[in-house]
Amino acid sequence: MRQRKKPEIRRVTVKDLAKDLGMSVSTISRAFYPDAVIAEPTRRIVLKRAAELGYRPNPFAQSLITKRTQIVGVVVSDLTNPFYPEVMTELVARLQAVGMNVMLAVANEPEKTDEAVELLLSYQPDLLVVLAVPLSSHARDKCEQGGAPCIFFNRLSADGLGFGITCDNIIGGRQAADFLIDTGHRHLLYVSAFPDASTNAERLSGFCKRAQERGLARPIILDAGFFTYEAGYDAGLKMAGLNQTVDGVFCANDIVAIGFIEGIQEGLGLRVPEDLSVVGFDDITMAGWPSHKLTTIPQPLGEMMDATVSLALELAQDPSLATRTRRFAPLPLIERGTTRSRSYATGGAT
Amino acid sequence: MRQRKKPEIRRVTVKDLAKDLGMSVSTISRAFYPDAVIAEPTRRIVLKRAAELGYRPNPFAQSLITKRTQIVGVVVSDLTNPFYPEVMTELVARLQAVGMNVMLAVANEPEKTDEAVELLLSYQPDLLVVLAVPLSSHARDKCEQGGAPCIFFNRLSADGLGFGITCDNIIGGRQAADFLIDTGHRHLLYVSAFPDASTNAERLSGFCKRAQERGLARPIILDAGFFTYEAGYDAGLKMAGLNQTVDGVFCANDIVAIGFIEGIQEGLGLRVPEDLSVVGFDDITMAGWPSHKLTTIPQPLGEMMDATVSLALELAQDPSLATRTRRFAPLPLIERGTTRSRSYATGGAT
DNA sequence: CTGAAAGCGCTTACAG
DNA sequence: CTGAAAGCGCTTACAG
Repeated sequence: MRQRKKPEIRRVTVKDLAKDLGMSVSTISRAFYPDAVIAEPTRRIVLKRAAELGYRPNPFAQSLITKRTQIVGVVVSDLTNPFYPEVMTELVARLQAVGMNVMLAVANEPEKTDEAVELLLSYQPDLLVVLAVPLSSHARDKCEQGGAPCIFFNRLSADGLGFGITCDNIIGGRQAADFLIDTGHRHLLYVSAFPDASTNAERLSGFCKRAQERGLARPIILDAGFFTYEAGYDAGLKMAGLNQTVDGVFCANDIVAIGFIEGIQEGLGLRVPEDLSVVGFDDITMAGWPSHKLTTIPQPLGEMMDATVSLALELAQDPSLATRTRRFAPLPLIERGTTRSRSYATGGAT
Repeated sequence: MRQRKKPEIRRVTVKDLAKDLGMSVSTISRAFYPDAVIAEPTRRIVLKRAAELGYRPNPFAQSLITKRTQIVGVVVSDLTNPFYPEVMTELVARLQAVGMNVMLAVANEPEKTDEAVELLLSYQPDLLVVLAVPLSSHARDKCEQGGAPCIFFNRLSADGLGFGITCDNIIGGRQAADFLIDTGHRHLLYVSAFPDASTNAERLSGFCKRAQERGLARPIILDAGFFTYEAGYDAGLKMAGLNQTVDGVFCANDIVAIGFIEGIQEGLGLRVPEDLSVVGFDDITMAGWPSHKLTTIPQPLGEMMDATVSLALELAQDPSLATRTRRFAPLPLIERGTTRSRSYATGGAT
């Protein structure tokens, strides 16, 4: 039977290092702060010996005094939409790279969000990043009170407060409309996801407005209700009940589009793109797989993450920053296999 | 311009509560420890007032003394394999439910693993859960030294040390072989992923051994190298160079299987299951989608997570627990659309 | 530029 | 059962 050693691990502390070096603890401490007043040679000696002894300042003791924790709380709901794992890993990696640590809270069920936030808040994160969760305004208040500003990523908070980093989804919706119309589609439909999400609302309105601007009827709206494969699939099935021609579909996002396509294929025997074209949004990895070949509009994720990280850094310095939201234009549509040009007799179709 | 209030947020502390209640800080503190010696009525009063004032013990100050942090560090690599987001959300949710907090470290590149672990360790997590990352033995040692036992989830550490929670992949490999053989397949192939992963090695060996036990030739092994869609896809392409008949394929996991199938379909024009059957492993959500209809062997995730959480709880109590690894039998194979029965002339095939 | 001292918000022997 | 005191590992005015 394998036995682990007694875990009597004594971490090296400032005191140990001070004694070892014959200096005061104050000096040791200062060596770790670039702005502190300390002789350069002294600092070098301390840092060198610290590395040798494996000393690292205890972050708990530090934050007890500094009131800064270097912790960013990340709140996510279920990661069913592949967009989020992709974003999360990348975002966390970047945050780590600038020395911030991520405390994760999963709000599986909407009612648990408040609880998850509460838990996070007890660790006094310098800030919160909210991913794919509609935060109740109650929870928002708690954060403010807890001194932790919230950054909403890829979604604006319902009340428009807080910091927001998002893609310009209105432009996105317009792009989708323009592409479909340019390629000859005349009977448009929007598959709507979570109605309260700003992403959904904006894509919808951009799409519909643009279609009308260009002389088409207002697109039909089919309600999927959520940003999931299943919701898209069921929406596809609901196409059967529609008594109107549709030749071009824009879905709230990729995973909905993928579900939608499979729904109409399996349930209704429709073919994509032969019978109708479908455009998604996000450009998740699997959109490019041969099994999906989804035409879609990519989010400018690189820019969005850069903005998030630098905002995080700013906020860690100065939590009293005035709230602001930044929008980035989506990237140009990528044409794959779920769309194709159509032509109607002159005069348009009916 | 919206202006946020000066963030002069003073959290309620023991002292405040003590003064408010006319008690000593010791008493306040004790109220929060079920085992502490304190009069029940006193405790109730304290807890009630604490709730009213929104007091929560500061976890940093607490762990400075108790040396317990209630933090579990979770190390993941990229979450490209959809299996992991699914596991992670669920696991984190369960950990939260028992009062543990998750600090996340992403080790995007293998070389960054040590760094990620180091970062995590500075927060003195009670334990680490390692997901999908081959931890260097150096990093393992660091954890031991840091007093943080490691639980390897769905993977054993290379040296067999540490705590392990995994599916019995040898049995899994045998199940795959039995199914394929029972349905008439005679020319088997295994698509191998990351060679150093215990999951891969065990599935391979169970599969091959069982095939041989039942009188077949040793399955061919095709090297995909990684647990990714792309690796599977490329492996599929490599089938072109194979000068041997293959009728039944077992892939290291679902995402490899999905990539493999698309590779042979797109690149070689082979049809599944008409030309050959493919079996995966994990039963990720998309395996059930109409686009994939993947026959696969599900992992007993519920059991595995239960075991992880209860082990975590034990370890939080007593970090000196003797190391152990638990294996759970996979669930029965789910037959979907990527496999079908074959029959050969009596006497077997060549 | 460096050190001694106070204090961050807690817990826990130690008395009573 | 309760309180006063020491101390966890740090940082930061304050002197010098």
